[in-house]
Amino acid sequence: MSKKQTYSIGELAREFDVTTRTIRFYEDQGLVAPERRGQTRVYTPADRVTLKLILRGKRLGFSLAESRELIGMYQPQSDNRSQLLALQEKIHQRRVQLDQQLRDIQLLQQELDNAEQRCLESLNQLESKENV
Amino acid sequence: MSKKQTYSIGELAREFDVTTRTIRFYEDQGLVAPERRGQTRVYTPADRVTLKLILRGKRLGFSLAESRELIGMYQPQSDNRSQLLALQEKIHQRRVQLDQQLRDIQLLQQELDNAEQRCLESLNQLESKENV
DNA sequence: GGGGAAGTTTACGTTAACGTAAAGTATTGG
DNA sequence: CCAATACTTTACGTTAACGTAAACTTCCCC
Repeated sequence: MSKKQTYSIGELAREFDVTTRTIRFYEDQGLVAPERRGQTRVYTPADRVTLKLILRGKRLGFSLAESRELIGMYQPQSDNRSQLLALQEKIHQRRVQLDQQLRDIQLLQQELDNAEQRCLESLNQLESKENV
Repeated sequence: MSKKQTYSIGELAREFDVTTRTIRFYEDQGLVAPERRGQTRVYTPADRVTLKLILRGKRLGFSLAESRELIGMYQPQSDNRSQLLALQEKIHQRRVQLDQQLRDIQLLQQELDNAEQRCLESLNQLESKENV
């Protein structure tokens, strides 16, 4: 009864709207490491999650190196004190950056509101002139 | 009494922590168009704001082309109806994307919280073992 | 058994966003 | 006067993140 859910490269490519080339490139970069059935790559749900994280990173403007680092943060895997402290610091730095991004987004949203407002006003002015 | 505040390329580079090469590159791409005093570029406060917007865009992962488009949105400059409607649509699309980014950030923040928590637990375990 | 459809490897090509170096001009302080 | 500092143009180099093409295998279907 073990759920042996797996995915082909094509399935994942379709689901995430990327090319298979892209997924293979991520493998080249050591971001995913699918098993093989013969030659063919076989992806596990864990691989799928990893892809999801990478693509979320992309939406936030992260490089693959940054995404790799972030993914690494989720599995501490370390009983080394200094490494844990370094990890803690990295987490802190990421949070600082995310906070900045959040502020940037809020400002931009505000500006879009204003731009839309001016846009609507221009449209209204056009309409009123047309109706003379 | 007119405030003739201007900036040199070096000043702006220092303020925004980029190289002068970068600023000249943005000019090449038509993002800023400083005046000249002889050969030398002279930047106005408006140019400075433009630079600020570009760099904020970079923090959000925007390409220069996207930032240019965004900056263009702030000056409607158009009495053309179809252009205004197109602008409205662009604004809408940006908002959709920003909403997605905002959700991505919130998820990531949550995950960083968890990662930090596990990090602290690992550190605590190390400490307790040391104190035997 | 021929031909799609989906998978594979290898490898060269491409774009964005600058970096970096060379060679020249203009101003300013000791 | 000359040397440092800040500016300029021109131009080739670099990195990330894939795109694209070629040539091959495997499987399935009618």
